[in-house]
Amino acid sequence: MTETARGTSLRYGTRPTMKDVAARAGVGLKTVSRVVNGEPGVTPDTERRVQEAIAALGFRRNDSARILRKGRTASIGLVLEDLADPFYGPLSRAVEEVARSHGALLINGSSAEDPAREQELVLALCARRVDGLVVIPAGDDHRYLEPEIAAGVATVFVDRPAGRIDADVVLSDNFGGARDAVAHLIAHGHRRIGFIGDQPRIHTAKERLRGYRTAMAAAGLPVDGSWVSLGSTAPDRVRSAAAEMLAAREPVTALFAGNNRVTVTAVRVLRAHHRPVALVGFDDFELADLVHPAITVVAQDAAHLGRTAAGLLFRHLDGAGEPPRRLEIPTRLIPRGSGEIAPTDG
Amino acid sequence: MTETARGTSLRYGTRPTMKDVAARAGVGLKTVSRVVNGEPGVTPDTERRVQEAIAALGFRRNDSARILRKGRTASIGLVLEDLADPFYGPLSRAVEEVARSHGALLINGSSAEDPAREQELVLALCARRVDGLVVIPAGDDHRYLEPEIAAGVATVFVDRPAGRIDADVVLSDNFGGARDAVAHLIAHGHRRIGFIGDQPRIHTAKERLRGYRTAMAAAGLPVDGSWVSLGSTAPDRVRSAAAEMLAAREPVTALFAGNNRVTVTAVRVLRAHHRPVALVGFDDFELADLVHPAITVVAQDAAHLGRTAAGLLFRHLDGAGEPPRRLEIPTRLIPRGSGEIAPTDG
DNA sequence: TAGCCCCTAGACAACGTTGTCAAATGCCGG
DNA sequence: CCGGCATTTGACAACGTTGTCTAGGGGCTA
Repeated sequence: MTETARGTSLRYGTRPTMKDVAARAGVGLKTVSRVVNGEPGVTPDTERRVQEAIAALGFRRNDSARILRKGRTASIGLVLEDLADPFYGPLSRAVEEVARSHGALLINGSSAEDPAREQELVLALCARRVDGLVVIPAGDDHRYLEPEIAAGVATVFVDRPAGRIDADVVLSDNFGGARDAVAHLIAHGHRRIGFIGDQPRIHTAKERLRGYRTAMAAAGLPVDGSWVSLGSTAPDRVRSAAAEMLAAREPVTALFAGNNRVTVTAVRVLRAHHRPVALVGFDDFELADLVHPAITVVAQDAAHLGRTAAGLLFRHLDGAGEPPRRLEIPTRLIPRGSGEIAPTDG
Repeated sequence: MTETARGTSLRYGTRPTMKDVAARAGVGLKTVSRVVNGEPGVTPDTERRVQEAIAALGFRRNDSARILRKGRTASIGLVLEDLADPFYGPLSRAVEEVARSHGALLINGSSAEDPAREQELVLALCARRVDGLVVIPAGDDHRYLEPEIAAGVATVFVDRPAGRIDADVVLSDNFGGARDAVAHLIAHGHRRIGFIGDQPRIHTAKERLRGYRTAMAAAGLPVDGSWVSLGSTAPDRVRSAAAEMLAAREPVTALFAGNNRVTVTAVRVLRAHHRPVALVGFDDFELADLVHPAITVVAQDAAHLGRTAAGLLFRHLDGAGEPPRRLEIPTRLIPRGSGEIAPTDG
């Protein structure tokens, strides 16, 4: 009773195929396919024989071949800045949940804020023929995606709009959130308010700055050039920017931090400062209420962003031929203490 | 000058193939393949014509077909508990970096601590023919992976060992870290120390408990049954467990928290408590030093775990036929204040 | 019992790429 | 001017799956 090596036992590095299963079960190739895919038209007895062969050989369908044949991959890609950033974890998770509920797998990659790497990743995902893409853009020119979108790759941008192409985008209300935050500080009596934000080429940074200026203007307050500092969110840069604003002859009495990394550094700086300074941060973070004083923030709902974007994506994949849309997710001001500190004039 | 629809312009949902490129460039199929893959043996003039056709058609190689033909997918899978957990973000990112440096893509999924979902995800990844897997196991029986491993899917477990199969695993020194944490509390005078940990079926929870017991025993201290509470890390459960230990007739004077979620809840509970209680947590978290008192922790290096695991994976993929190994990454006690509070006896 | 239909099952082509091999071309030396 | 060699190029099969189409067998009706 000798048998060929293939089709009877597992040889390291060689995987059984439907052909092997068919040979072992004594049926045709297509019958195995039917059983594997739960298609009708197979008698219980045949099905049992096939199932046994599958189990015995440890067969697993090769999805590459399936994808090649069917054209759909049941997978979507997510390109974001940095998975290690606490803002993106929940977003990614939310996208994954939606994908899962549609039977799709999520492939993701980090662009590290590098436009070239973003493009490289996106195109690698397209080469894998993902059905759709959720992109948190690092670059500001996405024309390289035109052939992909034309070829039917559903694409949704999140957190920042696409550059130079017309595509779906899901954003937080950065402008409104920032305006509310600064208005909140003004309502508590502040007149000299500093803003430390991210690099101005980033859309969210620009919008938040616009919100800051709008709130100040609405209250009839002037904005001194030294109160605004945009740039890297590296702790050193933020630290010196904050120090400068606080050491001026007429120092700011409140700070509005442009994102969670800035907020955290600002907390450290203010802790060491001799006079209480109010602080409102954009982005919530897990322990904001444990710090003393607890940090008042403008919270954006990362999971909501992700869910919305993925939802939009699958609506496209399910055939809705809607034109590109721009959705805005509202933000929420959460007063916790640090934003309600009264101005202390020197 | 009419041309066929395919091969001249983009029709929605139809992607050009090498055949189309070849037709447009007036060359053979294989020549296109050579150009796309940068293989030698193509004259500059031919190459230019092919490149032009590629650009004109917006051609992108179909990696599904390539994978089917070549057998290798240049992608690895990562299955973890929850991407939204701050511990896993950096781990995932580290794995991705290593994958990237080897030219591989990372596909990941969250198991949500559900063994069935873990298996489902892992097998889906195997069906995609990932070259390797990094798994943070939720279940405790991984025999379902045997055919895959036999078929050559390199597999490395992280954070917790595999169940019932022999496979590579990269762990933190949970036992040693916990022992050190508790010894630290004992050194500061504590004799009644509570331990609140994760569900006992989880390997890390067991190891940390073992470390706790070992440190207590080494100091000749008894352990009252009411001082140990294992179970869900949901805030409610942790809150009531802590409350019970603190309300006893002889209350604990220090708490050792079994992971970051427990620590955070413990901080909230202790903040509301009338008497200072020392606290050491397993897992560092970003703002541990901003809380007052700053939280003393046993830090595990998630990125280091990820890098090590991925490194091991690629060593296997690059052909090293080493037997399964078990690597332990040391932990580090970081005293910040909360763990140095002296016992206050009631 | 013939005729029909339904149900199960398998043969075959196709998906888009790459490896193999052979043909065609051009160049060299004799 | 011819044989031989190197270089460029293309025809063809194969990867493992699924869609289509057809064959065969069994049961039903007339």
